[in-house]
Amino acid sequence: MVVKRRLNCGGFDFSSIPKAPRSTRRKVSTTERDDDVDSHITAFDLLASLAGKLLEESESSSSTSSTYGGDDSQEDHLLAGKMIKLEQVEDVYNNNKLASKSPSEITSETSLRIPSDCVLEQTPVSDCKRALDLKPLESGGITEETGVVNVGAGFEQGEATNGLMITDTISLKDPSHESVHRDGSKLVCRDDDENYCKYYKFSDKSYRPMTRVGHRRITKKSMVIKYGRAVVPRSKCFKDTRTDGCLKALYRKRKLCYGYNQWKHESVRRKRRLCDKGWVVYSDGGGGLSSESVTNSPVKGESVKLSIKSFRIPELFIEVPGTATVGSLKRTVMEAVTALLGDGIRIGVLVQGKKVRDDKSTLSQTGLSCRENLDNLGFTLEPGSSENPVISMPTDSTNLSERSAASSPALDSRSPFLLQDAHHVINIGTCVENSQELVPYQIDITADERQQQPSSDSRAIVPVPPMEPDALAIVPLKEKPKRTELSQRRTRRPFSVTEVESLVHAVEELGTGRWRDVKLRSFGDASHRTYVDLKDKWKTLVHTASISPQQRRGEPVPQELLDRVLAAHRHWSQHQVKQNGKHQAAATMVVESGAFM
DNA sequence: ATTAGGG
DNA sequence: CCCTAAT
Repeated sequence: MVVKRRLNCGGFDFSSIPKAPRSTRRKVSTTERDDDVDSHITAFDLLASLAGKLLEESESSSSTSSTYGGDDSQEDHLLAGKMIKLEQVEDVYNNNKLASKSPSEITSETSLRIPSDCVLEQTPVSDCKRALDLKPLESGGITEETGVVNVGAGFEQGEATNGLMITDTISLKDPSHESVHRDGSKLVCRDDDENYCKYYKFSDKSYRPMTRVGHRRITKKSMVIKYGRAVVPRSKCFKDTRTDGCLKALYRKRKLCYGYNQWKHESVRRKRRLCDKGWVVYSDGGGGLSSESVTNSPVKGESVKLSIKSFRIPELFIEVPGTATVGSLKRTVMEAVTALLGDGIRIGVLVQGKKVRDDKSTLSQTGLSCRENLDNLGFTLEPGSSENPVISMPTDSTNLSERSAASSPALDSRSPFLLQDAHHVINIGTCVENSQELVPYQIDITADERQQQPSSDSRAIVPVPPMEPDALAIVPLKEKPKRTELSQRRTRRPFSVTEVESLVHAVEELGTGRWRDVKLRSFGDASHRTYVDLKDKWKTLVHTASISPQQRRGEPVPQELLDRVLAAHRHWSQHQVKQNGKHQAAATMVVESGAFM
């Protein structure tokens, strides 16, 4: 019936509509895109794996809800460089079983803070020693302050949501002098240098279940993973990249706080493990390097050597239904990060916190000729593709064991990228069905813009204090208020000639003021073309027909169609005028519309 | 929910 | 395509 109607009303074959993959907001060439994607694959795997593990753990934890023992043996899974916060809140309104439980059973909330400047890095087993030598944990290299683990369990106020969130935060430089204040929803840390940061506690505002994401719907058991970012890299630490058990530890811990000693012990234990696994996660910030992303080697003469080690993942916001599989979640995260990076990025160079725009100036001229100054060198990752990609990212995971590669692929240690600036929001509803429709959203904020407005962000996860002189490659988090996680721009789906023909035909008959009817007539139930879309398309068609063929872009529309567009446009415009003039529109319409019959 | 128009 | 205002 529907098909028949469609055929009768325009003859458009909807099955022929190509389903292009969701594109991102910015344009980028295919070649650039592919390269980037490939080069970052391992990073994505890591993140995806992490998310998968978290989900896994959260689910198992949910089933055994209220048992949170203090098993130290379970503590050894911490996520380096991140503030981890887990929320597992069942929707008591929709789950009778849980509703009968006490609040504390229903909800658990865990907050774990660890040095945020840690970076995820892939390191061959043989490199473990080197990595470990960077800063012995036992010597106090760990920022014990940020090593504090806060575990709270209680009934969250407000809506109950089953959420899971990971957020990395600012790190502090000298842990031994830091103090932590837990003040309701935020934690304020301050060191002797009055450098401070605040940790906002997300648990206080549990995530509300999303009621709508496009035409997708989030169920009561939606999972939320929020991945923020570190801002002030400083300290050094080592952590196991393995995430299995990370949540386990979190959920089984009921203590409100872990002290430094415990943290240190865990770190030590973890350090060993990472060697076994061949993976290491650490930051290189505390070793006299002001930029976490840059490691410089002694400069000989004019040459400047540096390697960028850290790989910072910008914030990701992902929502998937609780019924989603771990695999789908992984895929989702993968796509999110892939889209993030694959969309093209630019590298910005910061010297002493200031962006260097002149690509032609030499490093010496920029003041990067000596080692000390290299400390002030930083890189930023900016939206948009680079005309001349400066760096190629080696992808080498051949030395990974299969298990490692499958469970927790790590980043290539030579990964020269530092993701800082890009802010991406991804929403996934029913991810299985719509996984191909993921649309990453990137806020087009340049590093410069952020620097101009360092800390004005109402939605900032981590309010950023004034930048330190040596806090390089650091850009305050800034978000635009609009376009939250609830909405993603739809994939651009260029109208085919067939569609245009169908549209023109319908408009010829119905006019330009009845887009709903036009839609129904020309596109039937095709959900991807709304009447607004058709209205917009008509607008562009009129414009296209009005300009010279040389100025037109995209798939050429036959001139014959464009002529019809203009004719119909003139006609219905005139018709509208007559209507406004309160003339006998009906009679006129019949007469004039005959031209189209 | 639609329509109209700017972004 | 998105967003809004006005219906």
